[in-house]
Amino acid sequence: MRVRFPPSPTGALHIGNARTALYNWLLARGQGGQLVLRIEDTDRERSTPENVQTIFDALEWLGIDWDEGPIHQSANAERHAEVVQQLLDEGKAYRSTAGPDEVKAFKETNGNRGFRGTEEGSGAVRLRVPDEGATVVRDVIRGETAFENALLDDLVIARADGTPVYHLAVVVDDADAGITHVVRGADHYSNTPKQMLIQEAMGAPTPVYGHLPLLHGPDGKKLSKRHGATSVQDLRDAGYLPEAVLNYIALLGWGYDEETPFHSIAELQERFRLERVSKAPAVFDEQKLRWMNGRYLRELDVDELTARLEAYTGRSGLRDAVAISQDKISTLAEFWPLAHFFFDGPADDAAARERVLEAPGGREALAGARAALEELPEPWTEDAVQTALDGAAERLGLKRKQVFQPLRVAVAGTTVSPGIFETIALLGRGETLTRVDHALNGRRVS
RNA sequence: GCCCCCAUGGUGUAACGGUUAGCACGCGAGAUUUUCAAUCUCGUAGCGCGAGUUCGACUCUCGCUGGGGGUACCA
Repeated sequence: MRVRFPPSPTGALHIGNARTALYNWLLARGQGGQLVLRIEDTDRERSTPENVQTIFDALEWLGIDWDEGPIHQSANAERHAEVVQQLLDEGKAYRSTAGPDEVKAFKETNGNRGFRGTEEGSGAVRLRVPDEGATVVRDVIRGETAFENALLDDLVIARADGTPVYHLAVVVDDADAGITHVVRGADHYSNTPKQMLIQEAMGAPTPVYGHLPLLHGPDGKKLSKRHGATSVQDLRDAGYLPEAVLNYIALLGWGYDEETPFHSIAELQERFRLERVSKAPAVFDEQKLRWMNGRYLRELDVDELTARLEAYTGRSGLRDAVAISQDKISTLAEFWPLAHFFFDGPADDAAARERVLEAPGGREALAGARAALEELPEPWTEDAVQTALDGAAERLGLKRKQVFQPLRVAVAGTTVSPGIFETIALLGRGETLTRVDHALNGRRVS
């Protein structure tokens, strides 16, 4: 089995392309096949080396590798021209100057039948399509569909300037690379009979086809920029973990059984079956990805998560803060907003201060907490802090929450933080008291 | 216009000629609780419509509707 994956270098790896890549990869890896990477880079505008590199980066981030390639479509121009010439010589193709207008006119006078031109000796090269019979596409996912040849146009396989069009190029490249399985987006489904006709003309075997359902946004329309994250790069920047993204994307159009949503990479490779891929378009749901990401993130050990967060934020020395924040975040992006106050000092949230600190009894509670903490003998541990703060609440005759929230706002500057005991323990006595004093004095000054 | 494909709750899916139509996300409620989360429990919501076929259709057939794709000297 030889499978190939054809990304277009558009500057980002679209989630739909990532899924196509993933399914091809799972197919090859799960069945001991070879994966060939082919780059559709005939569009000079988009196919810059940077854009190609972007594809590589995204695939690497996801952990998707390949055995051969990349084959650059544009690098095979000579071979493509050779095939075109051969088809011409064999009379299976002809040159015609007919353009869209002629094609349209032909259809109007011929009851919508496919365009048939005549040899003119110049112009674009068109493949002769039979008038009889049908080309039947056998698709692992969609079953069989017969396309009547009479309805298909004599398709252009090379432009007047001799450059090949995509349909010819892929077919030639795939045939030369010995590709046996073509798994791609359903947007190519209707083009398949055309490509099969080219294969037939050049005597190449027909590969096994599998057309994946397209990906839609929440509004049911094709997934696009306005839906938010649409590329693997977007997801990485948003703080998602590659293993979660991979797992989630695998589930977009494919399900293993009635319950299992979590699959390791090895399990995916073993369990994935092209035949089980859904025929209906799937909607990319970031909420579910987020949930899944949280599950993966919480299962990481602290050192690993710290390493990822330090890479993500570009900071170091995060481990202690990470340890007490892990349960509260679902993406890497959520860490810094939650824990920056450890490093930056209290956040500047005037509303929170007003609401908690200046509420009736707020300052008294904070003063009480301060006293308890100041008296706390060494060692300054989480348990010791808890004992001291519980004691303070009891002494003041207040609910624990009434004491903890003012303290939280004093040290963190906001009402949301990791657990208060962990937070105070990590901050240390000196820093804690400094921040508390600052909060208590702030009012008097103004 | 023509050709083709698709259709289970808001979302991703499972099952199938006979089940109370399952699981997960989301959402709601409760438990827990120092905030926010996390966690646990319970709940919410679905077979697009209409004809057939059949003892029996979500499941098979046809039509309709809706959605999508293709129809380039784009890829």
